[in-house]
Amino acid sequence: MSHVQNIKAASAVCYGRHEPDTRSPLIRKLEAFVFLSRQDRTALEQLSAGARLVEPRTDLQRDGEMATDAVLVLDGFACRYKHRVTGDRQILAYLLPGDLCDVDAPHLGRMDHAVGTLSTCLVARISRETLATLMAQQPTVARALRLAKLAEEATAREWLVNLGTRSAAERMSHLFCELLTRLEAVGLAEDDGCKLPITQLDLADTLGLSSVHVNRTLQELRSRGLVELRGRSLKLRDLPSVRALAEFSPAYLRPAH
Amino acid sequence: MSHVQNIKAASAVCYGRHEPDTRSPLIRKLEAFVFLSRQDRTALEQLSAGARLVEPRTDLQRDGEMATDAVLVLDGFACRYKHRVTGDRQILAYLLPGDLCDVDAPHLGRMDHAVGTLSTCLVARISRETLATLMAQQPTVARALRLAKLAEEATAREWLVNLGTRSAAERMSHLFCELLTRLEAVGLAEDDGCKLPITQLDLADTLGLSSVHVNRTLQELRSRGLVELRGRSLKLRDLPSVRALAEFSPAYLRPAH
DNA sequence: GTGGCGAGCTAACCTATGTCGATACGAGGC
DNA sequence: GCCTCGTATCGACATAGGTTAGCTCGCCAC
Repeated sequence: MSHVQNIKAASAVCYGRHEPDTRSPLIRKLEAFVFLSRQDRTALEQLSAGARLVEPRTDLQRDGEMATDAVLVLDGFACRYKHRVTGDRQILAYLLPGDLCDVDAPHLGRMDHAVGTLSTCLVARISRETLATLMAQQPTVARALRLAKLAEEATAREWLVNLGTRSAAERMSHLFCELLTRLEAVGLAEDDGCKLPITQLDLADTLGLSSVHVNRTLQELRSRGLVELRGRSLKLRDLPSVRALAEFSPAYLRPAH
Repeated sequence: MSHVQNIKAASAVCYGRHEPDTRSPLIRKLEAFVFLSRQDRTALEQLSAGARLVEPRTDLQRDGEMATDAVLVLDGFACRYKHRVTGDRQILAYLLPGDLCDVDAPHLGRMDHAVGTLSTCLVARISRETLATLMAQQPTVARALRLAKLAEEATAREWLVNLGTRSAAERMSHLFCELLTRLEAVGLAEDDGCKLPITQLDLADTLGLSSVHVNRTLQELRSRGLVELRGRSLKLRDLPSVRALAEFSPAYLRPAH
């Protein structure tokens, strides 16, 4: 089965067949922040038009180039990242289905980091004109996007705490809790588990660890009965314990609540 | 000499006596981004009214509370930080003279981190009404503040790279380069040196290291002839080498340039 | 089928950094 | 001038995590 088919199957599961909720992930996400009118939703639906499948490990915005338009992820995992001249990579943020990134690209000059896919992704590019019109005509949507941005900033702060103060197992648990919570919000998680279409090397570059140590830590969490990661699917076997280990509290993902 | 007198003396040195440039640090900072009209500058000057001296290690905004107004630092070092339940502290960002923080406090609900002084600081609190009026009446200032915010976000990304991928010596060098560059922009650095009114423990909590290791690293940098930190003043003895070690490039501090 | 390749996994060894405990030093309070 | 307390500093030791080098397995191309 090809990547493309994989993705289509996954989407089918998420958006329609088993799930009565047919809202797009972007709308689901924003409706966690604000109440959207029918027009708001219609306007948002239109952003998905022209979405395209993108191969894994493909840049969506290159470091150092002008940011032209915003990127909307509809399926798959993407990330912001930076490369050091040594070749090291640090992942700065995950872009999950429903995430609309670089809303204020227009202000921006050159990108100070890159954006790229981790897995195969379904993404739509939104021109700055489209975005400007949307923000002007649907103030509620504009407000929701601002709140989403605040959540992104709060997440960056959590990551700083993660990298600066937590042990490997704690860091990893925290990341898993965060991803699970965010995916739940867009209907892509159930039963304390979700798809995690990324490699251990990606995890390493997220957590500031070596891939060997990511592996070790994963085994440790598994043997403690906390977390299982097999194939590309993640399951938190003992959510309360994982949360406690990570000192995870989801409040930062819901600003102004 | 008391703290208060120390600060007053420092301010005198910076703003007037030896320096022909009498602009406030906020105006200096923003003028690096945009051209300010006379009215813009007058409006900004008024923000400093009612500034007060605050003791070191005093919270300006507490974690978990509603953010009421914005905080403008006129002198001294403050920071954003978070405490873990273990007691560990992670410093998330430095607030230097000229920094106006939480411009969009109004959107915010509860703070997800705290803001506090590191040294004695001269700070002004700006109510959200004052801020709203300013942003509405001086669009150029509003634009400059948005750019400053972008720089803050870019800085957070750099810090993630720092904590995630760099060694102790590299991290510390990077931080020093950043602080020097930012202080230069507001006229508080000269000759590759500046005041650094913080303890090694503060540095440790910034860099995700133990204070013992901060000390060791400092010695190493000193013995290599790169950096000297004595008393509360920092000197980069060999700026090119320090920059190279840190892979520091100041571009991220000047978005849209 | 075979070969190649990326990802996961393991083991052995190494080192950067943390921890603990003691000492030294400098500034402010009395 | 002495005491105290927060810092800075130092040495000895412990350990989390890095590095290197394999080996395996599943998937895809040919």
